[in-house]
Amino acid sequence: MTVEPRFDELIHAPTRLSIVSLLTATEWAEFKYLRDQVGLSDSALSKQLTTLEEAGYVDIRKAFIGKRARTSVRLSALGRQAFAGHVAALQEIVARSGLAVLPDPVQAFSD
Amino acid sequence: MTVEPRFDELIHAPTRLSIVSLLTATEWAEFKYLRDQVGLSDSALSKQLTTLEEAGYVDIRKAFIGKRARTSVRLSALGRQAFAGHVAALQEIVARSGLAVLPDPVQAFSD
DNA sequence: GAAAGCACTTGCCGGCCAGGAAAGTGGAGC
DNA sequence: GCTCCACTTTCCTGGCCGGCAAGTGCTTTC
Repeated sequence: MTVEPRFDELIHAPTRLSIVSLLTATEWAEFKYLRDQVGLSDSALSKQLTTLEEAGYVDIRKAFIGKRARTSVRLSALGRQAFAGHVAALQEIVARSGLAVLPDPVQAFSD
Repeated sequence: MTVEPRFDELIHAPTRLSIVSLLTATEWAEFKYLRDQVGLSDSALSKQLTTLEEAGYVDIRKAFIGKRARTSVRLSALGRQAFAGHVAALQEIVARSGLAVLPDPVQAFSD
């Protein structure tokens, strides 16, 4: 499966980039966990999640653990696709620059 | 030479990312050329270049071609380093996500 | 040699977005 | 009924970004 490169402004923004990349690594992630990982206030995270949800990039689940409400989030298929597309776009940019995108890059720089 | 990953907000912003990545591929680039490539107005580009220069990421040369002033820009050593560091930071983010950064990624996704 | 042109630069906006504080909401617990 | 919890929404502020328009310095043209 090939991912078509597509630079995604929504994902590119630093905070959302970190949220999304966190979500790629997990299944359902809890609100508080995310909040602490990205270092946002409740309100700020809530708004970012709403934005991502409106874009269809995340699924939000409100479950009751015991009797306490817990909100969890995961990337939707669309969200994963968008992230992969964005990464591909970044790779193109980097490739154009001549900087290798490999674990151990061969430096092409000299001055 | 290993590049230490360092997420660089200044470089991350989409317009500057495209400016910087263009510059990685060239030596001296001309003002008009950059302006057309990134699709900015003179003033917007001028301001971005000033920002990059103040950060020490670019060198700006005002030369006279014949008798006409021409401004050219190139990445400074610091700029290249910052770009490489930023790319490394992005790689870390991507690596954490389980998405391979290789030309033909092995998909780790399933639902 | 005054006026116009070129190649930017600077000043002055308006618009957008992001984040925090605080107030609001809805169920649980007492 | 009041409070707590777990968010959500509202309100506000501050920052950045881009375009337009005016300015600058030098050159060319009439």
